[in-house]
Amino acid sequence: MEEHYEPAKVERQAQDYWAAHDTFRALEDTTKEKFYCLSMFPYPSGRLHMGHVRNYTIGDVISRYQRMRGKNVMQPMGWDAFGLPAENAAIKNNVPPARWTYENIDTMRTQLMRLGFGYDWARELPTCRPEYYRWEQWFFTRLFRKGLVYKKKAIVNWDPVDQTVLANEQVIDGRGWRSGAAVERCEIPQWFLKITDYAEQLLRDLERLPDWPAQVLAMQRNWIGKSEGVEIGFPYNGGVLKVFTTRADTLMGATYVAVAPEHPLAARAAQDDERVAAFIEDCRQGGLAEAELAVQEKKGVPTKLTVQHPLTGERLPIWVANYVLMAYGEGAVMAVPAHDERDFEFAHQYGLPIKQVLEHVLRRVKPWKERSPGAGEDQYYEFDPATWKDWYASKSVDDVLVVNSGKYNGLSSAEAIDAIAADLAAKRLGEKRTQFRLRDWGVSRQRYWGCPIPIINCRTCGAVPVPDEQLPVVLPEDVTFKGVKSPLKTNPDFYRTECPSCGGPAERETDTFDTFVESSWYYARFCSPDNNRAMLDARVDYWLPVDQYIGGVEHAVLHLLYARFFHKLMRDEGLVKGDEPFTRLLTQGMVLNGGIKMSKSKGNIVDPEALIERFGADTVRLFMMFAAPPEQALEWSESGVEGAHRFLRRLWRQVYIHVDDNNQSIAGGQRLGEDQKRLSRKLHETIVKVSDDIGRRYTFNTAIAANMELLNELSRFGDRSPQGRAVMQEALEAIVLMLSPIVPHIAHRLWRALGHETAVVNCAWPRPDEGALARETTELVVQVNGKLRGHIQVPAGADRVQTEQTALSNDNVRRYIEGRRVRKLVVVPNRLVNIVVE
RNA sequence: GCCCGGGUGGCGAAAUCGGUAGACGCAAGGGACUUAAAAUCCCUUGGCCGUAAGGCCGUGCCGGUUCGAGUCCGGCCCCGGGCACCA
Repeated sequence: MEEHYEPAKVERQAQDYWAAHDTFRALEDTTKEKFYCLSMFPYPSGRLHMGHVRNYTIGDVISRYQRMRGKNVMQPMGWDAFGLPAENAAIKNNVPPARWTYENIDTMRTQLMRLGFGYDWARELPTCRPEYYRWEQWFFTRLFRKGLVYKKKAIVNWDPVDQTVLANEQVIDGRGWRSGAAVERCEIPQWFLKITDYAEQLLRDLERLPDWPAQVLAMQRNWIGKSEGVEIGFPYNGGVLKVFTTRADTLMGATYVAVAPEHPLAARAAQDDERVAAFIEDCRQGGLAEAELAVQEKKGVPTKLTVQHPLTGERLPIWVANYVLMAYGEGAVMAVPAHDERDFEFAHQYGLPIKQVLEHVLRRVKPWKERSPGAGEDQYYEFDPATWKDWYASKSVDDVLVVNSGKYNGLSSAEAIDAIAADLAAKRLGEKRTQFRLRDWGVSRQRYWGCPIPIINCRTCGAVPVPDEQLPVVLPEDVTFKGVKSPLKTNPDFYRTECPSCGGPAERETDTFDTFVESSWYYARFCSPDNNRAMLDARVDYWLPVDQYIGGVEHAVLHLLYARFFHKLMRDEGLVKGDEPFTRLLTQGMVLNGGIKMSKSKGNIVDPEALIERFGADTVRLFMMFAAPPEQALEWSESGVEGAHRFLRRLWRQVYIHVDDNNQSIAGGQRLGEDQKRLSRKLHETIVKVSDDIGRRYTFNTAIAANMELLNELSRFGDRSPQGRAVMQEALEAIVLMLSPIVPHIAHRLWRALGHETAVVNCAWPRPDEGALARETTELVVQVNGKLRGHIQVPAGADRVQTEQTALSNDNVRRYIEGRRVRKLVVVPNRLVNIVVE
C-alpha cells in the first residue's frame, strides 16, 4: 500500500467503486428486513452549508451501520424546491426561479456526491417538477371532495407600497423589507386544510412515538393545546356573543368582555363610534407574527355596546382589546380580572371593576384611586401574581372554594364548573366543549414559485376542483418578474380557462401552495418516485414507515406536525397503512461559529467544499461526528478539523506499518500473553461500547473517542511476534469496520490493504467475543463519608464480605476510619464501597 | 409574552439507571528527531496547598433530598430554538 494518505485519490476510488457496483440502489426484497433512513431534504439555496453536511452525515452513518447489521437499507435524497428565495433571486438578478433552482440543485448534488453519501439517486425527487406536484394537486382535489378543504378570510401582512403580501420574514420592525413601508394586517380569502379535524388523533398518537425525543413530543402536545372548558353565550341586542373559557367557575367574577379588533362586534361598534374605528385601524399596524403581538402593550377601547351576563342578566361592557387573538377560540373572552393575570393588568390600566369569586387572598392596598375615582373600597386590590400563582399551584380545583357567587358559594372550583355549565345549558347559553389551540392550516400563498392550487373559480358554479384528466396544472417556468408581483396574477394564458362544470368562462386560482405541503408527503413518494399513474403504490407498504428520520430541531412542530397530518390523510384515502410516518426521530443541533449560527449576515460561514478540497470528505465527516453529540449545537473549529485529519493519518500509518512488516508472519489460535490478552480485551470492550454508541445511543462522538483510545493502545503495542501480529490484525480490522460508516472512503482502502477482496461497505458489523471480555479482578473505589479515599482490586465475583474487608484494610482508608465507629457500609457491585463513619 | 432546550477546565466535550468529575480531541508549555522547518513521536496540563504521600475547593447562582448530586426536587440568572407566510 501507499505510505502516505492521499484523501482525494482514496475518495475517488471508493466513490467509483460504489457507482460501478450500484451499491446504494435499494430494491424491495421481502426476504430481508428493510430500513428506511431519511434525512430532511434541503431547500436548494445554492450551496451546501455545514448544517446540511452534519444532517446528512448523521443519516449516512446510521444507514451504513444498519446495512452492516444486515438490513435492506433505503436512503433517498430530493429537493424541497419551491419557495421564496428563488423568487427573491429572480427579482434581484432577473433570472427565472426555475432556472435558478435547477442550477442550484446541480451544484448541490455534486457536493453531496463528493461527500460520499450512500443515496439511491435513482429516487431523486425535485418537488418543483409536475411529475411530483401533480399528485399533490390530485390529492388536494380528493380532500376537497371529502370536505377537508375550505376557503375563508384570513389575515396577511400587506405592504401598501409594493401592493403585495409579505411573509413574516419579510416584515422587519413592522416594515416591508424592500419598500420600507409600514406593514398592515388585512384579510383576504384563502384555502385551509382542516387539520383541526385530526387534532385529537394527532395528540393521541404522540403516545405511539416512544422513539421521538421527549421535548419534541412536549412541543407538539402544547402546540395542539387541548383544553376542556365551557362555551358561554353572552346575549346582546341582536345576537349572542360566544366566548370559550376553561374557568367557568369564575363566571360570576366577569366584569367585562373583550373582543379582538377583527371581531364582527368590533366592526359593528365602530360604525357609530370614531374612537373604536380609530383603535381598530390602529391595531392593523404591524405584522401578524404572534411573537410580535404578544409583547406589545396591552391596549383597548370601550364600546357603547354591552352584553348581558348569562346568569345574572347584569350588563357588562364590551371592550375591543389587542390582547384578544381572533385566531384562538371565538376571538372574544370574558374577563375576570380578579383571577386572570392579563385581565387584571388590563382592568388595572383602565379602571375596570375587579370582583373576587375564588377564596384566594388578594393583597389589600390602594393602587389606583386617582385613575379610578369612582371605585369603591372593596375594589382596592393589588394583584400579586406571585402570591396568586403559588397559592393556586398548591391547591387542586377540588380544594379551591367559590365565594361571592350567590348559589354557587361553597362549591369547589371543579363543582362550580359543572354547576355553572349545567345552568348555562338549561338556558341554552353554554355547553361544555373541547378547544384546541391548533388552528386550521392555511395553505394559500400569493406567490409564483409554488405548486398551483388546482381550483377553478366560476361565476355560476363557484370553486370547482380541476378534474383528474386536466391535471397537472402546470406552473409556467419561463417567466419574467415585473416588480415583485407573482407573474401568475398577470398572465391570462395561465388563469383564463373554462369551468369544468358548466363550460362557461372561468379563472384559475393564481395562489400557490405553502411549501410545507410538498414536504408533508415526499417521504412516501420516495417509495414510488417513478409512478406516473398514481401518487403511491404497493411499494410504500414495504418501505413505510420511515425507520429513522433526521433533521433540525427547528422543525419540531410545523413540518413534523404537517407530515403526521398528511400521513393520516393518506391513510384515510387508502394510500398508506399505519398511523404514523416516522418511527424514530433524531433532531440535530445547529452548527455554530463563534457561538452563533452561521449566516451570511454575520459573515461567519465556512464553506464545506473548501474543506473537502483541503482535507477530504472523510475528515469533514469525522469532525462533524466527533465534535459534539448529534442533538447538541456544534461549535465550528478549524483546529478541530485538523485534529480529525491527524487521526486519519495516524490510522493510515498504523495500518501501513502493520501490513508493510513483511518479515513477520501472522499466527493466531495460541494462548495469549498478558499484554496480548489486555489488548484483546480492550478491543472487545471497544466493540461493545461502539456498537451501543452507534446502534442505540447515537452518540457518535463517544464511539469515535473509543476508537481513538483503542488506536492509542495499538500504537503502544510493540509485539511483532506472529501471535502479537494476529491480535494487531484483528484490532485494526475491527477499527476499520467500526469507523467505516463515518469515514467510508479511507475504510474502503484500508480494508483492502488489510488483505481483503471484499468491499468493507458490504461487510458485517464486528461482534464482541465473550471470552476475550472476561476479567480476573475488578477495580473499585472506596469512599469514606462520600469522599474518595482509595482504590482496591477484588477478584471478579468477590462477595460482599470480601469486598468490605478489602476496602476496610486499605491503608489510606484506614487513616480516615481509625477510632471512629462505622455506621453504615454501602457496596455498589463493580463500582464502589462507601464507608459511613461518625 | 408563551412553549421547548442548554449552561461542566483556556476551548469542543465525557461521565449511559443517583456512585471515581474532566475520557477523547483541540490549544498551550516542555522534550526527542532534524543543518533548519514541516511532519511525527514522548511528557505535563481544572484551581489552590504540599519536596512527596496526600489534602482542600470545583459542574451558572441560591436552597433542599440522599451514605453519596453534574445527574433528582424548589426558586432564580444567562444563552439558544419555535411561535402558524423562512425552510
